Amino acid sequence: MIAEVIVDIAASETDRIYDYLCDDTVIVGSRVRAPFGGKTVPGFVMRVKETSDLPKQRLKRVFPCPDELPALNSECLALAEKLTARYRVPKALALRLFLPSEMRTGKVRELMRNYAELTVPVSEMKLVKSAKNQIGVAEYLEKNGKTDCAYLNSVYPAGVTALEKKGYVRIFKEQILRDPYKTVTAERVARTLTPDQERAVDMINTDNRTVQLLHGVTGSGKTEIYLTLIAECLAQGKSSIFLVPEISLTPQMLSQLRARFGKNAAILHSGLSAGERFDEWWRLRTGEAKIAIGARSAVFAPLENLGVIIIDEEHDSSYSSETAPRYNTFDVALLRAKRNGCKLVLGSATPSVETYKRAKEGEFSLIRLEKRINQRPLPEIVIADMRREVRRGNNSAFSGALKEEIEKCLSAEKQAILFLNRRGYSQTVICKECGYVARCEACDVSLTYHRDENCLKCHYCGMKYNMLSACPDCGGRKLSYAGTGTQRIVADLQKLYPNARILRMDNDTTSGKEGHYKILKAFAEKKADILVGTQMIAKGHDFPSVTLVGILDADMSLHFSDYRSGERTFQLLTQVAGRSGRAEEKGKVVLQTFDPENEVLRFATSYDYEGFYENEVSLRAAMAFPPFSKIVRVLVTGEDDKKTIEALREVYVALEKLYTDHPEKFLFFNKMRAPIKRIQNKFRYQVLMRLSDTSVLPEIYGACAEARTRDVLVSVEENPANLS
DNA sequence: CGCGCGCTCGGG
DNA sequence: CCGAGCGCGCGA
Repeated sequence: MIAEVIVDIAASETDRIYDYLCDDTVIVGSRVRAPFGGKTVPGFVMRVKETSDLPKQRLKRVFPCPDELPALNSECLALAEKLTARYRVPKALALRLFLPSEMRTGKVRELMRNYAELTVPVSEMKLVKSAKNQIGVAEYLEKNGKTDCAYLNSVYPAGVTALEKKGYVRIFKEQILRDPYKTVTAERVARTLTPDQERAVDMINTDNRTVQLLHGVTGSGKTEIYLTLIAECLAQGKSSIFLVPEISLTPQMLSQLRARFGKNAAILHSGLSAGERFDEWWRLRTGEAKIAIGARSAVFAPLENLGVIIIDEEHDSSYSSETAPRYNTFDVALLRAKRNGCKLVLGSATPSVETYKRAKEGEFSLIRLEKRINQRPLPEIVIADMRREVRRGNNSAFSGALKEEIEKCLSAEKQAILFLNRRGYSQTVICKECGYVARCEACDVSLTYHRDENCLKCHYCGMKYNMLSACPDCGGRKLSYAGTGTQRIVADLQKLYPNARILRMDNDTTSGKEGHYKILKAFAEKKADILVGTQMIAKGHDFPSVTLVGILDADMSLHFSDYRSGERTFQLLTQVAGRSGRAEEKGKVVLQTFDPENEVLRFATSYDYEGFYENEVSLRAAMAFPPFSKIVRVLVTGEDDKKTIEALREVYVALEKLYTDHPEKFLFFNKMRAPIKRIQNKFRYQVLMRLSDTSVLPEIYGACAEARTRDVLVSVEENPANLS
């Protein structure tokens, strides 16, 4: 027999079918090891056939991998095919998405454990009375059946081996599955659905459209709807995929799922150890677990017979992949949903403009949950006009209104969260004499001062530099710190409130596997009064005694030169505001801005999503921005400036031809340096396009695949989340 | 005249 | 991607 094999090498040059000899037991989708160019590489069997076009003596033989099941089922193969066509990536790269990385590297294997069981009843054993451990083991085994040797040895040292020597017990190896979160225990709370929730479940089940958008304010009980849908699928023997933006930030979601579905739920995310991830994946592949929970990569979970796919916080930017293949989670989920004939449920309190538009136009079903489950009002948001503060001579980061609220909060022994989306102490260090700004040597950005480590850090490549004592240009000693970061907020707060206990949560304080969790846990246990943090505190944590949220600089994301800055600001503010007043106490939000008349901020303060959407969508229509067009960026990066420009030229020529051939499909077309000209020593250039008609996309991907070389990367981004 | 590195090519 | 094969540049 002949196997058509894709070798697992991520290069376009080797991205084709190679024929190998194989025996007739080889299955399509299974992994093999293939002799290739002097060494043996992993590969995947795409098809098997009787004959090859090549003479037999030129064929080599593959070694099958002894997996119980082929690693890839037919749906994976079909999906990989579509992804390679859509994103023009090598097949090997697309296939890799479906496997845990542990399976490819082969470093992790099944975990085997020694078990013991009796071969002879205790009554027939001849044991001396003093052999307490042997008797203990024998009695334990008779009572409990096969048992882990490690346990027996810990209680009755050496008992098992002695019994084995006598032939009374048999020791054998068996695979055990590692169980992440076995320590996570939560009482299963029997909850009945509210009428609104029941109606939503009903609508999802009866509507015949594939995509269902669940638009519900914070606390309207979307999670319970998801869990009900998953439970219904499970009852019908169907499987489910449940996607969340950042699973490491939502341990309480995991415990809920574990409590409700036990071993039927498998968790896939980067926080697991390699072995755990492998085992969780394997439980899904064998069908032992039927529910996959995880971040975007879990959309590739090896499940068959899907009953529902859920994407929670649909608007979250983490659903677009940052590395090749830059797939969009929604697109992949939709392909799978259609193939399995199941529903794709999107949930959000602040849906993306694109999704909401499609729902309003009837392409997706739109289900609204307007009431909060506990009937509690959303926290009141008050705007603090920072221009007035400056006029009054207050140049600190805190408005009078915010200080007043913090004091109230502290004296009432409640908790406060202050949000500032910038880490470090100060954004930049500037010489007051000559205007010199400290910059990274490898990137074209200014360095951020970190006071706790007394160093300058580059937030793009992570490089650390010693703090300057004088200006390297003019020798001046007057250095000023411009642009406040979280570290400075903590320092200033501590000065204002010497007795307050303050915690900081940002990229610098959350190192390690459980970094996030530790800080959140400390705060939840009221070991601090104020939590200062970046973006990452905005996600769905539940702190009942938080009654105040301060948004220190609401303008920061607003004035980004990006068509989505309004949308992102609205989403962020709504999310942050939702952290306040989760329990009985009414919450308050102070939003500080230099632009209090701004429409986006106005809509956010009144929780008016509909108003925000109408305003935003008419702006986008007027400007012909997405969803009324598609922005495509071709990014060309390389360490060698000359070679990078050469590749840019090549791709530009090809794209320009496309543009002159179909000018009506382009709203904008130009090449330029990227806003950040260099990151990690790589020069960056781009071709920016705005398309009114996406039929030229395949050609764009094609041109980029052509222009790619050994040392120049050419990537395509569709509606990129950031344009740095 | 020798090998050292840089580019090109092929791998079943 | 990675190694083999080969071409041209410098050093005793």
